Amino acid sequence: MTALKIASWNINSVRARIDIVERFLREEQPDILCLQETKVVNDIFPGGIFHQLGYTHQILHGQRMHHGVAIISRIPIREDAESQWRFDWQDNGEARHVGVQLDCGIRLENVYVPAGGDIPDAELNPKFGQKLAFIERMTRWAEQISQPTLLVGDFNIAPLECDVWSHKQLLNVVSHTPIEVEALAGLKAAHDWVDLGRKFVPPPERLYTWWSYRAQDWAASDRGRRLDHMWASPEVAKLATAHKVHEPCRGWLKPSDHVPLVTEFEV
DNA sequence: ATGGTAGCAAAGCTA
Repeated sequence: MTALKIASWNINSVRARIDIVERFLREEQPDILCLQETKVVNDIFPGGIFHQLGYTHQILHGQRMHHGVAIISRIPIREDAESQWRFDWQDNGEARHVGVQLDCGIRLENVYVPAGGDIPDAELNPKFGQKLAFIERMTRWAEQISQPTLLVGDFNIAPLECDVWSHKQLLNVVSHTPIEVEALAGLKAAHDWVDLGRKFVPPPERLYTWWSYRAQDWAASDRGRRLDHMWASPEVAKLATAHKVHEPCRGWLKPSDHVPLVTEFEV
């Protein structure tokens, strides 16, 4: 048995955030870091800094301006047939997924689900329909999974009442609407996924991973939501030994509005 | 009831 530590973080621009990513890697020492919203094309991804820190394996899927995902690792990670490992679940070319194979036999999938716009109505707001379609395509994919898998990333949905600061006030706010929660439940059932956040921090305990930039004092108002998740195949979930949400990162200089999730495994 | 902030990249889009 060897220890394996995997982190996931919506970084909201890896270039603007390079100092705090470096601090996080030095302090937390994950073996693998999955990033979402890197906001950079592959050519100018700041890979040299990560390489110096020992993260010599880097699988990038970036694009200009928005979105973008990456997996950086200090242990080997492998891509197989490239198209197989970069799903386009929105069918519009946006860079929102990258997946790799680990030597221990686990498949690691890093996803950035679209936010879905402001209006929770697919007729009035096409982005909301695209978000639901994305989850639907993920569900079809999940039904066919044949390997032990860890699915991590920014799902942009907070499913439980204790995943948001006010269930009542967010019922009609995109990220916590019943239609999104139902779609996410369908995805969860499609592979019998284990929600590692709630395995380690059971309801009704408060658990958030995101706080808006628009609050005057994010910590004082604490109007958070749990938008980021780590879901494991049942056999992978059994290997998990610890899990945490790094809330202090929200208070670091020039923070992301999301904080990192970290899970430790014995594989 | 509204607007509040942030990054990219060069005005508005996405979040």
